[in-house]
Amino acid sequence: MPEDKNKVTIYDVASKAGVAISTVSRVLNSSPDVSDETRARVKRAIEILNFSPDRVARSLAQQKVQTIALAIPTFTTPFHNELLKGIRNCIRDEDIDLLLCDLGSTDRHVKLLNFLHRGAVSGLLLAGVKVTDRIASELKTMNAPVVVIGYHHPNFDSYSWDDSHGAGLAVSHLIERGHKRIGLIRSSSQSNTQNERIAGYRRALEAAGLDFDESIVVSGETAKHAGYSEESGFEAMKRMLAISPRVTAVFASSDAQAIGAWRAIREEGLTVPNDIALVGYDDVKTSRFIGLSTVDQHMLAVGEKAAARLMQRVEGKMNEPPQSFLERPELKIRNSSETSR
Amino acid sequence: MPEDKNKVTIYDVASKAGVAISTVSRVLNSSPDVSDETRARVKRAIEILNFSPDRVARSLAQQKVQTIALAIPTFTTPFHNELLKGIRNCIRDEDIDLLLCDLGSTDRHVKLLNFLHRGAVSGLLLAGVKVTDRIASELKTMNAPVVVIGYHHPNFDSYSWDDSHGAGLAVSHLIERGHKRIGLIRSSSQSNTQNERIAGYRRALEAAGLDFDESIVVSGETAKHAGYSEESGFEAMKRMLAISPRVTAVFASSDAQAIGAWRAIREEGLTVPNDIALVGYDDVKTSRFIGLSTVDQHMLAVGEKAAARLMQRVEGKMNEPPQSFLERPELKIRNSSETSR
DNA sequence: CTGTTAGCGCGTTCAC
DNA sequence: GTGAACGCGCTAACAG
Repeated sequence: MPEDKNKVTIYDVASKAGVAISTVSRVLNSSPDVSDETRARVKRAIEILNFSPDRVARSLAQQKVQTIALAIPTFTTPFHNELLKGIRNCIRDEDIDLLLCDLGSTDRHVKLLNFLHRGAVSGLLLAGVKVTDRIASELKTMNAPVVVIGYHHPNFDSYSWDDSHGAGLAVSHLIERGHKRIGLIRSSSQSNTQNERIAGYRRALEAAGLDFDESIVVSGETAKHAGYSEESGFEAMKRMLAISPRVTAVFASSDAQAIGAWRAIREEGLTVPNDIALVGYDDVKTSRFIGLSTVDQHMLAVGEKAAARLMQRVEGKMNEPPQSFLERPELKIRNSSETSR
Repeated sequence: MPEDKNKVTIYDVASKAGVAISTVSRVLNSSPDVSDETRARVKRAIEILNFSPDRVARSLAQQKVQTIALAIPTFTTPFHNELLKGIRNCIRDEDIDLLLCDLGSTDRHVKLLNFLHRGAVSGLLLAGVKVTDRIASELKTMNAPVVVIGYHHPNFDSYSWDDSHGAGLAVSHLIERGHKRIGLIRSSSQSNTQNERIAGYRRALEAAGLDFDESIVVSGETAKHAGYSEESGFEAMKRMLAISPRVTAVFASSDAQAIGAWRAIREEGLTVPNDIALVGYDDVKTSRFIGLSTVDQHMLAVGEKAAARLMQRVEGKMNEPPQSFLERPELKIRNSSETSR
């Protein structure tokens, strides 16, 4: 193990500057109660010795750490990446570190609980995890502010998005373009998110006087990523085409699904968007290549806002009751002609 | 600020269990020198009080933290994402946290130095940053193990990749497919990486008896990302086509550049890969959509290896002198007919 | 096996 | 304005 030899402490600085450690501490924390001359001397000593306060010791003494954490099931999708970027933007100029807690796709509750138990952060951003009662209570005992992302909970600040609205946008767009039979690729599992999207889809159809046809609401078998995966999208699209070749447009519930669907469509000798228009959820980097309109969730903005709010809480500059913010996705139309019928 | 009231400490546990704090500490650290009966009593007390040791205090006492950091200019590209995934894989089951230090695209040295100065990690993965003497010396004084990724330095373990070899693979592949005039899109700035790639490109050409024609080695003007950006690729490709319309294949130095080049090619009414075959560096998610072979650097594997080595160092299980590992990129051919002439 | 005690490096009263 | 002493929560010898 790396043995810390001759580590320079405030004592060294103090003796070098000919003052007491408390004085050093004062200049460290830029207290006004130090004469300019003394301050200068201390600063020079610090400079010379190349001293910098031990973060751990400081944290212990102050009883607070300069670290916030992001706990998230996975950070490898463009989706979560944007979130990260937003958070980074928010803390980039503060003297704050970001701890990444990868919850993993399995036993995420266990991992989260472990992480919380270690408790070495002054604030937590919890993204993509449903806040169960169990978690909520554990979150409270850790007595540090928490901002939840992607889910709702009355006890915490939260930023989530209106999936129903997003799905509605996508479907309405397709309807406006003249499509009558619009399929939906869903996740294989039940979830609030998924239910909301289906609700939005259904509402948009019905508002336009179109039938809601359950036979073209399909999901893939592949369980990976709860059915939001590319494979799943591929399977779902294949199935949909087999069931109902008359589908002219499809709304996919995730970027990955959309990509999978695109592959399936191509494999059948059809093209996107000429034969089948496709709209995907989430911001898809590849969308421009495959002629895909997307429902964009502005995760970067969400990350920024959530982190900003957390910082406020951490700094005690905010004591409002917990609040829920519902972000509205927007439709990003690559090329309107591309989705026209 | 979140005031820690009635925080439960080992003292509470000790008195509750009727033992001394050292005994509690022992069971906390699973020392064998505790009778089963006492251990059980203590554990129960811990359970009841829902106690968990303060990480900060523990770190102070042990003089070591359970945290490693990844310092990186940006973590928002698929490239760095893979790296992150690899690191995550390595530490996921350890009781170790990962601190993310975003160096930003500007003044990254300052940021890194600041971060190091805060010094609250037991190990550092430094990726995508050239290790200058200044940094090297700062790195040493922080007396924690460091593994450098993407660059070389005699004083540190490092994982980098053979860019010359990678470029050679790409170009040789194109040559084998019958291409005679193969352009290169380079970065606008000089760098080891870039020089290596040009060297590999040149060597492959010359080995095949083809001329090295400097007029089709171009870069964009756009300075963003040192010229590795999409815009830059776009500009470079436009320029190349203007200069030498006879180019039938192009090797781009980054994924972004390749995408930009693809756009430029399309805009000229040409297609990839029919009119112009394209090979890009880095694993490109979009490659399959735009018919692009890629030189793949296996960043996931690099991340895993680097993190594993760092952990070994941190745990003191490894005292070998610093070693440099040179990874060999591989060519990922999407469809060999696609790049044929 | 268990309890006592001295730090870890710094912040923070208090007297001076 | 400055300095000595104590405390943060825990670990690590050293006694017993």
